[in-house]
Amino acid sequence: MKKYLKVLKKCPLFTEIEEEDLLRMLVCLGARVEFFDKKYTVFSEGSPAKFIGIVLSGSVQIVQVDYYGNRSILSELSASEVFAEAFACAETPALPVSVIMCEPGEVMLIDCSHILHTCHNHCGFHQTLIFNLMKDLAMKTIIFHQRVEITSKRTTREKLLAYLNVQSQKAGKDSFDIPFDRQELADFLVVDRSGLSAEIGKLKKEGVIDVEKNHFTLLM
Amino acid sequence: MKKYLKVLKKCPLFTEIEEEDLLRMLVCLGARVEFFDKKYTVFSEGSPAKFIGIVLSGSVQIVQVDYYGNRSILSELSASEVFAEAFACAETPALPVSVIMCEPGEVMLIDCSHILHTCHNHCGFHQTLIFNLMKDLAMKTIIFHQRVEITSKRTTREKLLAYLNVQSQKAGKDSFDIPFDRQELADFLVVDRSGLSAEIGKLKKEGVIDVEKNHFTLLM
DNA sequence: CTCCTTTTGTTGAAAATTCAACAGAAATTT
DNA sequence: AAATTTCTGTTGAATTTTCAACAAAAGGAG
Repeated sequence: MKKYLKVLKKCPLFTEIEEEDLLRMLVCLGARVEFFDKKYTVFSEGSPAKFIGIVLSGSVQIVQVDYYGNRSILSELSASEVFAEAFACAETPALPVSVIMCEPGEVMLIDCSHILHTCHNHCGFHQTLIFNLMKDLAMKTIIFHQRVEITSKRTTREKLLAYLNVQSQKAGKDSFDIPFDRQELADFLVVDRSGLSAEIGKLKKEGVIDVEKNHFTLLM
Repeated sequence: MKKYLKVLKKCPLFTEIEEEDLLRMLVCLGARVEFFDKKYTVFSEGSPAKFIGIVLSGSVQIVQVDYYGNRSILSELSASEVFAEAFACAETPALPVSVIMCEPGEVMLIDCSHILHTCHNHCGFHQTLIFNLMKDLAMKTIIFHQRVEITSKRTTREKLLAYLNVQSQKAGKDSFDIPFDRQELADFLVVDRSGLSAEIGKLKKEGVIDVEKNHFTLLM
C-alpha cells in the first residue's frame, strides 16, 4: 500500500491522518486495490452500493443512462478523488449511476460498512474518517449545486458559458483544459452535440472564446 | 424548546439521540428559533453560510436565480427537514442559493461552527451529530441525483413523467399531491410554464394521468 | 506509412421549446 | 359581497434544439 501514500494523502477522506496511521487503517478497513482498463465498468447501475471508491491513477466518469439511451455525465474524477460515497453511506440498495473507467488505472475499494458500523465510539481515526466523509459529502453537494446552476440555463450557449466560467474559476485562469471531448461535454450539459459544436463555433467567431481542442480561453 | 421535541425527533440530524440529551444539546449548540412570514428570505444568495436550518413548521424553498431572472427551484422542505447544511459544513463564503419561506412558520438555526469545531473528541452526542450529518448529506446527494435524472430528460413530457414517477414512488401510491404550483413545477423541471400546462393537458387527454390542481394520479 | 476507427464540424428539415399576451378561474383582501 | 390579485390554460409566432446524415480531420493500430 505504501506506493499509494502520495495519492492517498491528497484524498479528502484522509486529511488530518498521519501516514503510518493511514497504513494501519487501510488494513483495518480491508481496503483493496484493483486495476481497470479503459471503458471498464467499475460499478454498474442497479447493483447495490457497498463500496467507496478512490481513484489512484487514471480517471473515472460517473454516468447515468435512461431507457431511451440518453447518457448524462455527472462528473469526471481523477487521482485522489472519491466516488460512490453518498450511495455507500446511505446504503442504497441499487446504484442510480454507473462508474466507468475513463483513463486506465487503479482504484481503491473500501467496504463502507467497515466505516459505518465498526468501533463506533472508540477509535479516534475512525471518528476523523467520519468527519472527513461528512466534509467530502458537503463538498460534493456544492459541486452538484454548480451543475444544477449550469444545466438550469435554457440555451446551449448559456449552459456552455456558465460551464466555462466555473472551469475558469476552478483553474484560477482564463485559459484552461476541460476533461471532456465534445460528445461528453454535450452529455454533461444535457444538450445536442451538433448544436454544441455549432455554438462553440459561433462564440469563437464572435471573439468571446478561443478554442483548441480541449483547451479553452475566455476572451471577455 | 420542549414544544419542538416532537418535530425535532423526526429530524435526521437527531436520530439516536434521547429527548433529554437533545434538549441539553440544543442549549449547548446555541440553537435559536425564529418565526418567518410567507415569502420572507431566511438566507439570501451571496451571504456567508454559517447556520444550519431546520424547518419546525411551515415550509421553505431552496431557490437559485440567475442574472437573467430565471428562477430555478431546487427543493421544497417541510417540518423536520434540514437545509443549508452542505454550505454550512463546507463553510462556504457565499451561499449559492436563497432560502425562502413558503408557508409561514418557525425555523431553528444552529451555528454550524458549534458542530464542527467544538469538543471534537470528547462528547458522545457530538460524534453522533456528526455521524447524522454525514448520513443526511449522503441522503441529500441522492435526492440531488434524482433531480439530475429528471432534469436531464430532453423534453417537457419526459421531465414531467420522470418527476411524477419519483413522487409516486415517494408516496408509495399512484395518487399523490405535489408541493408545487404550476409555475414552481416549471421552475423545478427547468421548462416553460405554458409549455408545461399544455403538456399536462395532453397527458390528461391521452389518459396517462389524472390531475386535479396539485393532486396527480398516474393511470398507466 | 497506410488503413481503420473515432471525433468533429456542417447542413437542412422536423420537432419542441420559449415568449408574450390574454381571458377565465380561483383565491385573497378589503 | 365586491374588488383585486394570483394562478392557470390557450394561442400563435419566433427561436432553439434535436435528429440524421455526411465529409473532413485527427488519432491509433498494424
